[in-house]
Amino acid sequence: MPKIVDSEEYRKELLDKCFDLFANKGYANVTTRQIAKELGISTGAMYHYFPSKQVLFEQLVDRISWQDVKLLKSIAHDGTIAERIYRLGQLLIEYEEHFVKQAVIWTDFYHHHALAEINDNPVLQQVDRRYQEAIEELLDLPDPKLARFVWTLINGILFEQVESAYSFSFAEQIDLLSQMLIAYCEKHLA
Amino acid sequence: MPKIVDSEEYRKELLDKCFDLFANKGYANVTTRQIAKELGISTGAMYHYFPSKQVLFEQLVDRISWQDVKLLKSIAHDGTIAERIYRLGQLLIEYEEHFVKQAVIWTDFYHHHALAEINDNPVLQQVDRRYQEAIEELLDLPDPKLARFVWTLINGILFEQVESAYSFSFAEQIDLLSQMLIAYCEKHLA
Amino acid sequence: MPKIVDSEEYRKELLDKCFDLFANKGYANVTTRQIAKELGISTGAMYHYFPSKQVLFEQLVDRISWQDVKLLKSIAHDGTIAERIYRLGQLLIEYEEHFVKQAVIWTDFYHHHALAEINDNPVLQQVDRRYQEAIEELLDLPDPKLARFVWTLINGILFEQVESAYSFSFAEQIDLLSQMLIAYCEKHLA
Amino acid sequence: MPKIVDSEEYRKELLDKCFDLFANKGYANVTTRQIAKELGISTGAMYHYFPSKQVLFEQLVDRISWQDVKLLKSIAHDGTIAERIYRLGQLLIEYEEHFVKQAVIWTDFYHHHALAEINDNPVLQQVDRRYQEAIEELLDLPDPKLARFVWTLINGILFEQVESAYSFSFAEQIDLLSQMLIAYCEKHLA
DNA sequence: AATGAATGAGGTTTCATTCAT
DNA sequence: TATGAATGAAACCTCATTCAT
Repeated sequence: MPKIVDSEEYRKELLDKCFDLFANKGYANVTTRQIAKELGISTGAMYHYFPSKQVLFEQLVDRISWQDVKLLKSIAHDGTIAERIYRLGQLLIEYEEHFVKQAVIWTDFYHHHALAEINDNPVLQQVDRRYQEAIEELLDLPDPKLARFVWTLINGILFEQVESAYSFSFAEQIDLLSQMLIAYCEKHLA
Repeated sequence: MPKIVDSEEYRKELLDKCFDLFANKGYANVTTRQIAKELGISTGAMYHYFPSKQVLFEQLVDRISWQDVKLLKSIAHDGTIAERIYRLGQLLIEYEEHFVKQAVIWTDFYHHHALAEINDNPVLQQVDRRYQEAIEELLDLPDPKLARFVWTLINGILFEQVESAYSFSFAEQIDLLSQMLIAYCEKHLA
Repeated sequence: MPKIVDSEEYRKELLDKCFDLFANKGYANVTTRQIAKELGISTGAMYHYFPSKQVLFEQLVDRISWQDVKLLKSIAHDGTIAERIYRLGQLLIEYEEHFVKQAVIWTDFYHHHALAEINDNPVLQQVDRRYQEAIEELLDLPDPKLARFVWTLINGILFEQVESAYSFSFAEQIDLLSQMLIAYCEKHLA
Repeated sequence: MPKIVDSEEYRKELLDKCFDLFANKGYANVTTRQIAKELGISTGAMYHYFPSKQVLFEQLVDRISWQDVKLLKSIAHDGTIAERIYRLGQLLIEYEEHFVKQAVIWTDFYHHHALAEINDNPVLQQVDRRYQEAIEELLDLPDPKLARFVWTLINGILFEQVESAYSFSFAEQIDLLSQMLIAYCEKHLA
């Protein structure tokens, strides 16, 4: 029993260790040898902990999503809409690097699966729902669609951070988004 | 003389033909043999027109960006901010499929290049600037950053279309974004 | 009839034009497209004059051997052994570049044929015999083996010119070889 | 520690195994699959030991040169010039097959590298110098050029063995060369 | 549990040759 | 005759995965 716990812990440790690698190079551009090297173990040992590269990646994505949701749930959920939006923004700014990488990896994940496969995967569906729920709970907007939409826009900003050399700062963009949301809420949800 | 024109035309035709393939499967998941088959030519012929898979992909991205910018420039640039935002939204909705694929391919493109390489590439810089300019001109907002930000958010929505099975309709999301922008403008730019 | 003559002349011209190319890069490192470009014609035209790359190469080797033999026969055949050896040396020095290239190409030629194939080829046998005869006639030594041996040693010096950065000058080496031959003849053939 | 030794030993073993293949067919005419087959391993395993076909070949050439020099140094260096020349001849005759192949491969090696590249390569320069030194030491002639020249002539005879079906025996040619050298030395170096 | 050498299918690319124009 | 686009077999090489140790 305790051994399994250790092993389980070790697996999570390994997943965390290759987070950056996938975020920087993308799934298809990273070889199993590179992963093993980054993890400081042999390829054989890697296959002892994960049945395949694909499964390793999937477990990484899964783990990240839990971390994200946990982070989102850690924010205080009281106060006005404007206050809650502000707090979300502050969280994103604080963990900018993490969220940018998460967005990159998530994109890669979808690229490497057929859509049918994704929609049939109950684990992924659940993860997706949990993101949605976390945002919904936090912002507590009248329309759940609106919460999802906010997350969509945030992802847009996160992608932009990776891709463009000309983008202005993440904090500035998150601020701007907050102001837009607040203006929208004041006008339409008053 | 006419031969060069034909050959150039044919190359563009070939690029258009593999647009969907890259959009659906991603750069690394498409083999040269698959591309050649999709194009209806032999791999040898493919290499007659493009020196490598990578260059083919780069030329595809380049071509798409020109098409996009041309589309953006085709919209009437007069009227109020709200009207212009509305027209941009209508264009995106009309060409939804195209713009979603473009976003996917663009993402893939960035994933398969080192950042340094991208920032050193004058062609890419120019393309990037042209996108920015096109949006700026169209929306004619007081702050150029704001225009870029709009494009960033639009890309977020486009990515969402690919990735999520639970997103609501593209048209609805674009509408929502328009309303947000209008609310923001009314409040801050009045 | 005159047309065939022209065509034949043109073919020889083409062979001469690609002499340097093969000498510098070797058979396997030269592509048909490079040859065609060097010849200033299309690959299609090239295949009009030569049925294959291999045959083109063989005809080149054949042509070179005739030129060499012709050169060797052009020397005056009278005087003492020492004089004849001297004259041969002067010829080699005068046409150094040509003979070096010839040696390189000849080597390449053998490398790209199975030995059995070479020994079965009557044309090649004849060429080989003609070289031997030309040297024999020129040096007029008591033992025909000796003449062949001289040619063998000359080829060694020619190869050295290509391969080594440290070799001393071709003229010096040919001189040294002449002195050796003369010393040998004085001692053994007196 | 012992593992590295084994691996290093195995690499040398692999090099020795493909010596004949390159000698018979030449670099460009041997495919990686053929090499792997000859070595009795998969292409993947081959690439585990050598980063490319070219590097494999270079390491083979390097290895051969060391073996040659070692052989040359193994001869007794005392006695008269005639005796030393005789001993060198006997060594060449004894290892005829090896030296012929070495000459062939060395030629091929030069053909597949740009001259500039060869002259810039310190390893190759050193190898070249070592050949020279070994011959110089062995023959102990008054002029170092003369020693190099002897090696040049020997190579000529070695090439002849490969190329010509009409050459007389290697032993006979080496004998003849010895007599020439001796005659030359008696006349000029007395 | 751990290692890393080994596998071999499959990737990108090349190139001698053909053929419609 | 001449062109050069097109072919496709085959080249070199990679890499996820396995397995003897």
